[in-house]
Amino acid sequence: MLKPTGDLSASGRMGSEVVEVGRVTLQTIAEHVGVSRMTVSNAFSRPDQLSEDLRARILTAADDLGYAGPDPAARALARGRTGVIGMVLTNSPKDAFTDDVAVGFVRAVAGSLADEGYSLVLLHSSHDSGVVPARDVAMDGAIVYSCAPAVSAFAALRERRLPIVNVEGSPLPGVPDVGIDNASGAYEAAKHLIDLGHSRIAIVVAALDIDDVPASETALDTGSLTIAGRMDGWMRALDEAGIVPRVVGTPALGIDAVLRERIDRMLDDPPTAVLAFSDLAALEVMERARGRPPRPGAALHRGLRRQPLSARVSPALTTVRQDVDAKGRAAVRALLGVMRRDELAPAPPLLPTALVVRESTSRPSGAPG
Amino acid sequence: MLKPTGDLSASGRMGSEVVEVGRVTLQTIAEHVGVSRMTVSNAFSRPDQLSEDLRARILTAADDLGYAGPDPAARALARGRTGVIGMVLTNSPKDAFTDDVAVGFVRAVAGSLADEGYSLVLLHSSHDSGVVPARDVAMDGAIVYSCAPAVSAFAALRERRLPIVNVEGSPLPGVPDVGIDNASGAYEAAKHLIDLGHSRIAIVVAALDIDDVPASETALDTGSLTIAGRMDGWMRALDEAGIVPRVVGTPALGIDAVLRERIDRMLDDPPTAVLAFSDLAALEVMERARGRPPRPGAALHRGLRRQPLSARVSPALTTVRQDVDAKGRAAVRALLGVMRRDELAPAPPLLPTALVVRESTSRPSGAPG
DNA sequence: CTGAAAGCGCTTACAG
DNA sequence: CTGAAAGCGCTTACAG
Repeated sequence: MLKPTGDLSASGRMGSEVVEVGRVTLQTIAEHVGVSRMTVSNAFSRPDQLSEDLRARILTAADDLGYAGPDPAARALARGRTGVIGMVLTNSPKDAFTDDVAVGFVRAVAGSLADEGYSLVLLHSSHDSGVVPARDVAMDGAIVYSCAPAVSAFAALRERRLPIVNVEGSPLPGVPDVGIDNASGAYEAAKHLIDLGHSRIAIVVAALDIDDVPASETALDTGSLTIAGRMDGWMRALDEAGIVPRVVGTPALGIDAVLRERIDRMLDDPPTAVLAFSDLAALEVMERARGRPPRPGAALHRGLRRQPLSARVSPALTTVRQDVDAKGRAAVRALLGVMRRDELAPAPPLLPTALVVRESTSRPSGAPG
Repeated sequence: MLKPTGDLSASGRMGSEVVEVGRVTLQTIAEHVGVSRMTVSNAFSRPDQLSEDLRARILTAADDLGYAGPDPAARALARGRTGVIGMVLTNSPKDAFTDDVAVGFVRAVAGSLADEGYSLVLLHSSHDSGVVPARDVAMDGAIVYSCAPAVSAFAALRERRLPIVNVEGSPLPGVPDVGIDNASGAYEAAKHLIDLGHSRIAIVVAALDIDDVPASETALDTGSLTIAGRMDGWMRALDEAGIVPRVVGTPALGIDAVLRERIDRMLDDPPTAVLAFSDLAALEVMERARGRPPRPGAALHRGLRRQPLSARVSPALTTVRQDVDAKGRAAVRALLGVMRRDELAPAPPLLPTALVVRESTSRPSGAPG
């Protein structure tokens, strides 16, 4: 009394589909070679479970039948893992891909993930299409980059109980954080200016709605952990030196018209040095400090893409450098940690920064450095 | 006589796992609410198939039980679609992410895909890990960007019979091509130089091992369709004008030491104008033509990331511009076409280019433009 | 508007 | 070294 279990599906399909042979599956090959389905499975997934010879025969048959290997979707369901890791980028990938640091991070993560056999899927925020990738895409874990805790993708990810790590974001209970040490980098930068002899210092930030207010009156009410960290570092150094900086900021997350206008007004009574929240912001200030509005024409350039912006401009910018590659690696390592032992991996330490002193900073004399 | 089909798995799991409640699935919710599994499925996937009221009750129960929605992996298997599209980048994503055009393309594709409800997964080439994403990642189709036909990912994708489109690659039977019209862009550029009065013209290419040979002696034996197309355009215009250019090239796919050396030697007897295969190559020539080796120091800059490289340098580069966003959109549209009707969608026409004349080209007199 | 049946294609223990 | 059993969690027609 033969149980027809195995044959049913195959013959059923053959019967209903007249012309096409139907999809080739493990079963098809098994029948062809005269072994069971799981032996074929083993031939592909656990070579040590069968003889060299049998495996060779199976693989040959598979090749002849045009079988490309076990179906990834079926395998994912059976194994409970997909080999795919998701990444949520600030807003959508579209925005993030215009930011050098973000692109560098994606690149580093993709590389580290590849080393571990994982692929990276980009998760856009929910859309008109009705699809919410954080909820609907099959994956084994996710990296959330520079997102506010309120971002909806976060909720979806957590509800699925997927392993996640939070990169350059606000701390969240139960989620490992990866990021650079903004505070100490900022501290160093401020210290550098102070050591040069500056005392009339201005701070330019984003994510903070402030129009040229002395820092002492400033409530650090920013939603950006990154900027909060930098503010902390700057203020600590300035406090130690007894300096009260002026602060200019915009509620936006980056440089916008509001910030430009406030910078311009601030420059009417220029400080001798400026601490800015990004290289782009520093450049903006420098351009506005000399012949504003910035002249589009003249541009001399070299260094191309490999060089960071700060090094390509003139005067070259003193800046706080971060190791984006290391950040990508740290994020992947942290995520893999969470994925492997189900318990919480110890949060990796904040990544160090390095102050890179270039031409833009000098002893106080005339223009802001 | 009740068939225990449905209950089996649930109670079995409950029995074996003492502490945890086991995973919450459609079944769990179905039992909780007192309906069948497929009604719960309908509540999530086909809201019109059941009453508002029942649906609300189901969704509430799901929420209470911490159910995040149907498992994507299981859904993918049952539905036969994943919602994920793969992208194979030149070499690995790591390399491609240092190329502005490639990054712009990825960005555009991710955006277009998101509009259609798809997510983008980056497919690295096979690796030590043994994982071959093109073979092992569950997806509904793939975009192959700037790859030689021999790239192994291609074979894997085709063996799986996945819908694919080929972007900026060599034509492959049965695969739609998307790309810019390199030949006509190049033709325009050469025509521009000729119209300016140049006749001593040099061509600088990659993917072609040539050391300062007159074009008439040149066998266009390049593996790069892009470069072949440009050569075609240039040569057509030059032929028409009866001009025989000198050609300098390297077997590498980009600028390397070989090319630099050949450029240097070529410049010992400088042409009055140069046609280069990329903006970077054009810059390289300009730098080498004046005070070579290039001086690292001086750099004045503006325009930041939004501006293409060609516009940021001085003298600003005359260049053939392409619409990377349009290319991304075209690739997605073509792929979706293949995915929807199984038959081959008509290959979209080559995307137009535009000659952007800037400072670097002028009438012949001294240095190469 | 609701559900019983069949199936998606594979893998993981577990016997032999 | 090979295979029978059970299952991964969902969905698609199809009846009622």
